[in-house]
Amino acid sequence: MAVTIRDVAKRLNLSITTVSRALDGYDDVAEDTRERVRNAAAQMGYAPSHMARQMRRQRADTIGFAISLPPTARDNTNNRAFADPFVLEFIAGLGDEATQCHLDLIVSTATPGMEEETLFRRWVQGRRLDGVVVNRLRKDDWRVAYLTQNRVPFVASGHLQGATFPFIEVDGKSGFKRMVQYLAGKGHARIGYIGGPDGLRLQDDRLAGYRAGLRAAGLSFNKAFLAQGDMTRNGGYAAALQLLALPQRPSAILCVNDMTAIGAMRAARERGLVVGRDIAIAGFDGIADAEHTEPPLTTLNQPAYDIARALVQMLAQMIEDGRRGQSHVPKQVLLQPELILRQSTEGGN
Amino acid sequence: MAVTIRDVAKRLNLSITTVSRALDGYDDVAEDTRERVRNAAAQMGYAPSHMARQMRRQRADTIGFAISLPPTARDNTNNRAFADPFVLEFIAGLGDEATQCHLDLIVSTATPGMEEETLFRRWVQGRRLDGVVVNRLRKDDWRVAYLTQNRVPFVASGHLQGATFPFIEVDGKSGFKRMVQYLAGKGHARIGYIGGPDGLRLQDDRLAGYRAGLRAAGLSFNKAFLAQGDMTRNGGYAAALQLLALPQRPSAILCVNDMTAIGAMRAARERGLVVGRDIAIAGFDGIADAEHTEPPLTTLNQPAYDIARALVQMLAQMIEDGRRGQSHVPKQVLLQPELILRQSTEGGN
DNA sequence: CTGTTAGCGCCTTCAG
DNA sequence: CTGAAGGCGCTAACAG
Repeated sequence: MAVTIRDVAKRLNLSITTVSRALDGYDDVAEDTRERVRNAAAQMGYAPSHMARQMRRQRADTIGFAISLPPTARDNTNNRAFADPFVLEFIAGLGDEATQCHLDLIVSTATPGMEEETLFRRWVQGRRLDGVVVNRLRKDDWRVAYLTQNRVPFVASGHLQGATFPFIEVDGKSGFKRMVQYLAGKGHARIGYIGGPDGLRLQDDRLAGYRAGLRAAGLSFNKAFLAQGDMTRNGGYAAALQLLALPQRPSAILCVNDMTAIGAMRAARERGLVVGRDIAIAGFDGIADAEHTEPPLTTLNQPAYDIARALVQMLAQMIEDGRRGQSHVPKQVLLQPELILRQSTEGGN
Repeated sequence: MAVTIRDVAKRLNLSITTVSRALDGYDDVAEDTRERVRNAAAQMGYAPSHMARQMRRQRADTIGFAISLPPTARDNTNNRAFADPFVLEFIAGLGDEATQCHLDLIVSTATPGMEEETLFRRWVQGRRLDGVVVNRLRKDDWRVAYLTQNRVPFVASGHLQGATFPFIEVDGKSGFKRMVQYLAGKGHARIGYIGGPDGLRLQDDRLAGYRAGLRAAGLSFNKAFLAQGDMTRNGGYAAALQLLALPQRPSAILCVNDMTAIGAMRAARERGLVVGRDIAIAGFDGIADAEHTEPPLTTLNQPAYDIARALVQMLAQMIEDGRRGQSHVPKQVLLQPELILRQSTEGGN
């Protein structure tokens, strides 16, 4: 058995209360008592039990991240959500800021055979969590409904119509509109689009941006130039092959995210096309890998790491307000993605 | 306040004991009582508090993963350990298997300003953890000493001389030896090596494999062909530039891992070399990205995901044995990495 | 300045 | 088959 506060108290002939307060830095403890306690604790290797403390304080000091996984994005052997560097960078941001706020981060990994939802419910109901970060919102997202109903504080990366919760959204519509206009300006008239799964909010958003861009450039929308991936490399690859097989293939392809674009580049290469000369390809996210592809990928950058950190701060504030019974004013932020031009969109018109 | 077992008991005029047992499936409860309890619980949205249960049972049902970070691999703004897909895949495996074993996984992210070690100690001392998975062992690893001393069960990815703990090791030495022999067989006489940070066990191992390979192929070891990276893309890039600037540059470069190799490929391209024709480059890990580089990367594959799952199982067993006071026989596994030949090592002799 | 008291929510003897 | 009692390790009122 590990050493408890009682052991320390006994050793010093003090009450456990005094030990507790000495260690927690209360000022109603004699300085030399505090010293003795500190020394004894250090020497005996005592550290307060996190569980007991949480229990007493009725807080978990833990937040959760519920990744949304499109079903096709996972196979039986591996959890592919983790394979997206964008998500990864996001998680790194969450973890870093959580640590700084003295919170733990639990990441939901829905394993094969265990529903994401089951797991999530268990967390919430078991009060393992003080709050949740949600990403990739779906159009009608059960997570939002569930969390709202159970009064669990949460913040979102992305937003929904009429959202009353805090969120940070990167403006995919405006981003892709600008991207299309840029490509049109370079002389592209046949611009294709590879999207993501249907239920996703961001899919609607980015697709709308694509169409708005076409309109703004005076280009007509061609349904045949639309393909659907699943936001993974392989999905992008398959979708691109489809577009490239058209009798009149697009001269430029926009992809819903960078992973899709990387898959699409591969498809183009296999068809004997040189990306950035015979065809233009662009993505969205600004993952580090996009710099290292051959050729480097044009993309819309969103600061995943910083967004994640900001979200955790917002969540921490929300939790704090909730504890004090204060009402929380949700902070809602809309960011513009930064257009990063690289060689993948050099030629191809 | 969330609904507790007392609320349920009160509602049904039962004791909390009975409710507890009914829900936990004990057989000394009348069937219809059980039914009533179940219904009430479901209706009231009761789920046992995880914290309280843990407290009572004196177990955290949580395992930790302590990533080892070479100092140069992190900068002030971002946690780069997460940027390595190999680590990622490993984490995915840990998470999946942990969930399956009804364990939570906490991943140590040492934030800027907070020492990895501090964090780690807090976990262990606060008994947040029932066990730990350790990776990238250092030659004289304080984590191993610390965990052993505190009697915290742990398993390692990789091993140390005379290890008494369970581990799974991928044989880097034999792997790189085979790789060098393969390259020598293709006519390469000037083979360079980009390693990782010095303190790492795997660095010794893989470097030894490189040297053994040279010996076996009758090639002499040339210190100038050795460069040091930090297992990141940027580290590989810088180290490769150095090797390529030599008056007699190597015709082939082995890299301690795939990320390093990807950086090296970039350096080669920038120097006007076509990888797979003017120069051969190979890595180690078998990350998914290695398939998608241009050209695809030759590498030694290690099944990160499966290793991680197996490690969690071993750890769970170890924890279980410990609870029962049984002695645990450490399982120690040595795997051979699989040589995957791709176009990055096609020519260049 | 220090100690006593009273739980946080649950599970597990031990008695009925 | 069910209930009462005790306590996991800690902290926060409230008394001295």
